[in-house]
Amino acid sequence: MPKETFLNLNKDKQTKIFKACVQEFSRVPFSQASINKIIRYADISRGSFYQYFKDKEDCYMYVLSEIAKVKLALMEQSTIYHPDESFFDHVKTLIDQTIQWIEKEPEYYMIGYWMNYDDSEFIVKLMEYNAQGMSYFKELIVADQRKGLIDPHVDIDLLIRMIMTVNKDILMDAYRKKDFNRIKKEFLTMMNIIRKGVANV
Amino acid sequence: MPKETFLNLNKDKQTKIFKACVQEFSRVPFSQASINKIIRYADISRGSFYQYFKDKEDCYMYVLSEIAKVKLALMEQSTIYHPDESFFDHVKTLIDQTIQWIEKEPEYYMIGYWMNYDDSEFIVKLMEYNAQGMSYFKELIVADQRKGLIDPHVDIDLLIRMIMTVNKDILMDAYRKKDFNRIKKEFLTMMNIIRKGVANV
Amino acid sequence: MPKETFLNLNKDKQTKIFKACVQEFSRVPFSQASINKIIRYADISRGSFYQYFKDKEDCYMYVLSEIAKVKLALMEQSTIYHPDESFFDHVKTLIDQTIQWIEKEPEYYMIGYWMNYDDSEFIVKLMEYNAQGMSYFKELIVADQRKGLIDPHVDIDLLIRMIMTVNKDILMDAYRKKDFNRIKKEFLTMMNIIRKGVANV
Amino acid sequence: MPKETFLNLNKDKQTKIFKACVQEFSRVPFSQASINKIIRYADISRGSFYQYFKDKEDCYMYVLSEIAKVKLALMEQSTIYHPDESFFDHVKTLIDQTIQWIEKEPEYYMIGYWMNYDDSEFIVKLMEYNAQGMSYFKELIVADQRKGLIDPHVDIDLLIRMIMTVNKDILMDAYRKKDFNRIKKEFLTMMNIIRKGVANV
DNA sequence: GATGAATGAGAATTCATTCAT
DNA sequence: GATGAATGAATTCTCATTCAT
Repeated sequence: MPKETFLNLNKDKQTKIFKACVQEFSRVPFSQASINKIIRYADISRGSFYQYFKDKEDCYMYVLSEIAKVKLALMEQSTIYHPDESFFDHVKTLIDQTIQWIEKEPEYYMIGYWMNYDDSEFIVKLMEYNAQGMSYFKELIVADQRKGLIDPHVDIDLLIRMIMTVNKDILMDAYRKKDFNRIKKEFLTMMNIIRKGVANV
Repeated sequence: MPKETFLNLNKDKQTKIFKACVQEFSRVPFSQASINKIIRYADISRGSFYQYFKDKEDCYMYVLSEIAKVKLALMEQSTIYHPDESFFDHVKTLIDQTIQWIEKEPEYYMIGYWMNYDDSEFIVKLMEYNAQGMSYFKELIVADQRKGLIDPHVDIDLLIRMIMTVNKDILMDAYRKKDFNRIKKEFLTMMNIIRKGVANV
Repeated sequence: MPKETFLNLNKDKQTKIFKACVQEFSRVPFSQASINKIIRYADISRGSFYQYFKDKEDCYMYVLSEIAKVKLALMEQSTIYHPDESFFDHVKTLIDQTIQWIEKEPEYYMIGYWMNYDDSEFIVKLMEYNAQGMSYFKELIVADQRKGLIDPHVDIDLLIRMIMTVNKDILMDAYRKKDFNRIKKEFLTMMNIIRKGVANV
Repeated sequence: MPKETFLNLNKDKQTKIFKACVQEFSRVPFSQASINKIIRYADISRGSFYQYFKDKEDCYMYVLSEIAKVKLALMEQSTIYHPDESFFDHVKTLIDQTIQWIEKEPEYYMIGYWMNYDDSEFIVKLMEYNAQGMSYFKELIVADQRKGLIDPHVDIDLLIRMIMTVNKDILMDAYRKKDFNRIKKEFLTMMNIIRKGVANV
C-alpha cells in the first residue's frame, strides 16, 4: 500500500496519480505495465513515484484496493437489499450493476481482465483472493435447489464457472466493440439458454 | 509473412526454425517472447532471423498461419466425414479431436492461448481465422432446427459463441492444471447444461 | 563540521543524532552509508539533516572528529599516568586499552576500519588525526634507546609504522571473526617477534 | 568469463576494453565500480558491454583472471628458479618482483587491494582462492626451521600474516605517495626487524 | 528551526533491430 | 545468403540533495 508520502498529498494530486496508474494498468497486464508511462501520464518525477510507492507491485495493490472499494460497495448493495432473490435473478442484478460500472469506468474492468492472464507469481497469488467471492454464489444455488428451482443433480462448480466464463466473454466483447447496448440482451439470452437449454422437448 | 529468403530455404531448415518459434511462442505471450531464444533454439544467427522475417511480429504471423492451416484441416475433416451428425454430436466430435490435438501438440494450443491475452491488434487478426470455422456450425444448427432438435427461436450466433467460450475455458483450465483427464467429462456436463438447462421443470 | 543549527540543539538531541550516525557509519563504508537510515535512526526529518550538516561528508567528518576526541583522551591517559614505561610495555598497555575500548564501543572502531578503505580524500584527513599520536611514541623509543633497551640504529618511524600496521591487522581480524579472546595472545606473540626476531642465533 | 563475442573481437579492441575495466576497478572497490564509467572509458555502447560480459561480476572475473595470469607467471619464475632459497631470501625476491610489477602496473595492484575491503558475497568468495598461495610459504618456513635458520617455536601462521600485513602496508603507502623508490629499503629494514628483533641484547 | 515532497542523475540489465563484412 | 558485433532506448529502482512551506 502507498507510503505516507502519498497519503499526505492533496486529493487532486492523488487522483491525478491514481488515474495515471489506472490508465497504464488497464492498457496491458501488470508485468508489462511501465512505470515510465505512469510517471509521464501523472507528470511526476521518477523519484516521486518511488517516494509514493515501494515498487510497482505496491502501486498495483493500491490501484486494486481502490477499485475493490468501489466494487465492494456495489456488490454489497445488491447482496444486502435482495437476500431472498433466486440465483438467476441475483446473477441478473449483478450483471446489471457490472454493466453500469463498466460503462462508467471501463478501465477498472480492464485491470481485472488483465489480471486473469498474467503469470507472474505476484498476480497468481492475488487471484486467489478473488476466488473467495464465489462461495456465496454456491449458497444461492443450493438454496434454489432446495426450493426446487434448480436441478439437484447439477454440478454447482461447473455451473458457476460456466456463467462466469460466459459473463466475462460478453463483457470483453462489449469492451472491444465499445458497444454496451447489446450486452444486456445478449446476457439475458445466454442465461436463458443455461436455464432452459436449447433442446426442443 | 516470411521473406522470400525464408521460403527459399530447404524444408528441413524451415521446419527447424518453425519448431523453434513454436517452442518460444508457446512459452510466453508474444510481447515477452525472445528472439534470442528463438535463434538459439533454431541454431541460426541473429542476422539470419532478420533475413527471414521482417520483425518479431512477422515471425509470429507466420507461425499463426501455419498452425491455422493444421487446425482448419482438422476441422474440415470432421465436417467432411460426418455430414449428417447433429450439432451437439458434432461439437462433441470436434472436442474429442481438439483434445487429441492438444495432447499431441500442446504447444500449438498454448500459442493460441497466449494470443488471446496479449497485444490487441493481433487478437483482431486471430479472430479472422477463427471466424472462418463458424459458418459451418451455423449450418448444422439450422439443420437441427429444421429437424426439430433445436429450439427454432434460439439466437444462433450467441449459442455458438457460448459454446466456444465454454470450450476455451475448459481447455485453458485443463492446461493450467496440467490435467487433461477430466476435460471430457466436464465438457459433456457443460454441453448438457446448454442442451437441457438447469431449471427444474 | 556541523552547522550552527546543530550546535544550538540541546545535548540530548545532539547525542541521539550522533549515535544514529555512528550506527550507520559503522555498518558500511562511507560511500554506502545511507542518509535515509541515519534520519530514521535519529528520528529527524530529511530537511533537518541538511540543516545540521552541509552534506554527507560534513556529517562524516563530524563523527570522525568526535571519535578522535575520545581516542586521543584515551591515549593521553596512558601517556600521562605511566611516563616512565618502556616502549614495549607502553604499547602493551595501549593495546590493552584499545581492546577494552573496542569491546565497549566496537562501532567506533568499525568506522575507522571502513575509513581506511573508502574514499581516499578522507584517508588523508584521517591520517592527520593518527599522526598526532605518533610523536610521543617516538619519544618513548628514543628514551629506550638511551637506556640501551632498543637497538640505536633502528629506524624509528618504520618501527612505529610496523607496530601500527600489525596492530590494525590483528584488530581487524578479531573484529571479522568476532573473537576478541585470542587477540591479546596474538598481539603479544607479534610484539615478541618484533622485539626478539625469529632468527635462531 | 567473457562471452564469445568478446573473444572474437580483435586484440586492439579487447585491450582497450580491458584497460577501461582496469581503470575503473582500480579506482574503487568492485561494489562501487560503475559500468557506465567503463563503457565511457572504453568508448563502447551499453549494449555492447553486455554482449561481451554476462554482468559486472563476469567482467570483474575476466579482469582478475587476466591479472592473475601475469602475476602467476611472475611468481612461478621466482619459485621455479630458486627452489633452495631460504624463507627470507624468498620473500625478498618476491617483494622485488612485486615492486617491479607495481611500478609497471600499479593499477593491477590496486584492484587486488580493493578486493580486501569489499564485503559483497561475491568478493568474499573470491578471497578464499587467494589464501591458497600461503601454503608454500609455510613449507619454506618449516624447511628453514629444520635447517636451524628460524626459531622452531615461532607461530608460523602469525609470522606469515605479519609479513603479509607489513608488505601490504608498505606497498599501499608507496602507492599513495606515488613514491616507489624508498620501498625496497623500507621493506628490507622491516624484514630485518622481524628477523633480528629490535631489542639490544 | 523544522518539515517532507520533489527531483534527476545514476545504478544494472535486457532486447529488438541494424549494418558492415 | 549468412554472420554476429553494435546499438540505444527501455526496463525497475536508489539516493543525496534541494526547496517551498
